Amino acid sequence: MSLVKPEDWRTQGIDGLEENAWEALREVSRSVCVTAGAGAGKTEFLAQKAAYLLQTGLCAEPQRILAISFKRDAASNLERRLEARCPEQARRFTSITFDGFTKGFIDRFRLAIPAPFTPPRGYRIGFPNFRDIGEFLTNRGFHGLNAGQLLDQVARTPLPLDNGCGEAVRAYWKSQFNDYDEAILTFPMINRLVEWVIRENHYIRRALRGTFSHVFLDEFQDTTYPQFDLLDTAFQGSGAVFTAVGDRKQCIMGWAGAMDDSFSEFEARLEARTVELLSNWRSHAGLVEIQHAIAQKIDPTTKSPNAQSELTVDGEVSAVWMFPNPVVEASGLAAWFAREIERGLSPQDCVILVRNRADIAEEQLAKHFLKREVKIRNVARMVGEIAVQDVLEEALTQIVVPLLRLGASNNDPGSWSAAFDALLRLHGVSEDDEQAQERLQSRLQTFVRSLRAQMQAAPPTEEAVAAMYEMVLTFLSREVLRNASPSYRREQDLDRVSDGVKELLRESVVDSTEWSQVLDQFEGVGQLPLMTIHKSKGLEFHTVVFHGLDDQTWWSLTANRPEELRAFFVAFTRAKQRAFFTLCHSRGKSVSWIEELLMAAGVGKTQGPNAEDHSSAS
DNA sequence: TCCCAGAAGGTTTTT
DNA sequence: CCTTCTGGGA
Repeated sequence: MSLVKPEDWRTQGIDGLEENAWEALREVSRSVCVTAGAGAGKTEFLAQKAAYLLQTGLCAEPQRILAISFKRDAASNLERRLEARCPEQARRFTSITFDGFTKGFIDRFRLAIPAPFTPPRGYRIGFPNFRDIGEFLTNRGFHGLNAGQLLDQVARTPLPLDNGCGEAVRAYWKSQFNDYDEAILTFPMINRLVEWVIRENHYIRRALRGTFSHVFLDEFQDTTYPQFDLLDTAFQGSGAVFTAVGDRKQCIMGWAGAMDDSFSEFEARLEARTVELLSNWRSHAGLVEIQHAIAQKIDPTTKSPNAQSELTVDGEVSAVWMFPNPVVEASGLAAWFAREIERGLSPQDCVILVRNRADIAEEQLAKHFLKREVKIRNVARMVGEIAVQDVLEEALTQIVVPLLRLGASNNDPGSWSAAFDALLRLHGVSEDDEQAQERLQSRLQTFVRSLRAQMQAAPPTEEAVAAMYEMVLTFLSREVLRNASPSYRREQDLDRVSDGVKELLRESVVDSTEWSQVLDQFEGVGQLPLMTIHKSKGLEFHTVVFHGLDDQTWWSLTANRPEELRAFFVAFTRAKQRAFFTLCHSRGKSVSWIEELLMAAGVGKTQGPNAEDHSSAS
């Protein structure tokens, strides 16, 4: 494979970068912290820098780039971009979530962890709830310590819990490991276990350092203390070059243990150079101006970004919509979306955002939207033990869906190549092994033929979809799936995902008369996503409607809670074209300081769209 | 034992 | 914002 000279390298798949981004991209001898506001193209920058390092050989074979994100969709988004920008080198790019990385580590090196901390093969992942921990503290007589403080101490105490460590922390670890076969580990615990192994086991540490010469961190303002320690132990002094991107104004994970000022900590520890990006590629100038007013409230020194995107809609781009009560609100919103969809807007490009309790909003809105034939997709809804949103990001889904699509249609070249590529990866067949490729191709042909026959013979029912799924799974082989993907290494992890896929497929049969409709339902084609602000972080939508900007629904949005204002900023900055906020008089009052901020930025407070009148408020 | 004032907690993620 | 808990005083 031929390498490109650094000075000849050009951006891949996009027109270009802003000047500062080039600076940060060409800095290869030392670590860089890239700070940039919403829509500055931080993820795209990482994809471009990865392509640059790989295609020029600055990151040379067999070394790899480790890209760590905090959210699953961010990790797969980055991976997809790299595959599109630089397919020939993408396999040297590992894009993974922090928790996925540490869990995979435990699953591989479990036995390298000394007793009594060796996780049993069947350990489970636990999500601590404060009530249980409060009970634990009372039962064990640990007074003067609440659940949050204990979890914080557990997260911050390195293994092996030596003399300086608090008794409560020791007792907590012991209780989590108490019934040895049933050990329940939380992610901070897993993080500590991994940090310990890397610190103590120089063989593993050397292997890790030898594998990754470059480390990328997406949204690094969300880094927690144990995560920071882990990166430090793993790479400090190894010569690995870090590229971290993030935005102080989008720190909304403090409650989950994110560091107070990860920015300065990283800058100092990595001796990094800081570069600031100044463009906004997401939103048009009108929205960017309002965003900047909010940004200045968060940080008065914020520089005004350059809007690079065009306004493409008529009418208002931002407003607070008032409704007398939740029913008028729900039917008004439903009617508004129905009209917009009729005019050509794709529901999938929009979002309804809430601060919390997406299930309650779903219950209030869904039936009114269904009357207008708009289906709301609550992406946080659980199917089995996995969220709808996560089902679609799974490697299993990405091979099952194209196979089922091939069964559902007679000619679908896109699905064919997706399925074939996934199969090649699954079986580890290399690009130049033509014989193996041909064998796989004919296996695929045979299978698709028989799947197609089965699907044509049976209309989509719950039983039929279960049978087709079973056929696909048998063709792929659980054994092969588990060997090919580190995250499916343990049977229970594959089962958890597989059960979720099966359940979502089963649900997707409702209202479908054709197999292709089942798959569209499954993937959310034509549905309007509903999610929390936290889930929306890192995503973008044509039109954003925030549901519930009142002092009851968002009770925590007060002037003395900066993290809530940042959450508001995150919500607002998801919008490419339009951002609306709803307010219900029967539900609560307007949050006055936010209202003043918006009014000063030129956002008006108007009567919300009406269920009947076609002319109002658009 | 009852009453009342003031404090504290709740929501949001991660395989 | 609203609900629940806590502690002091009668």
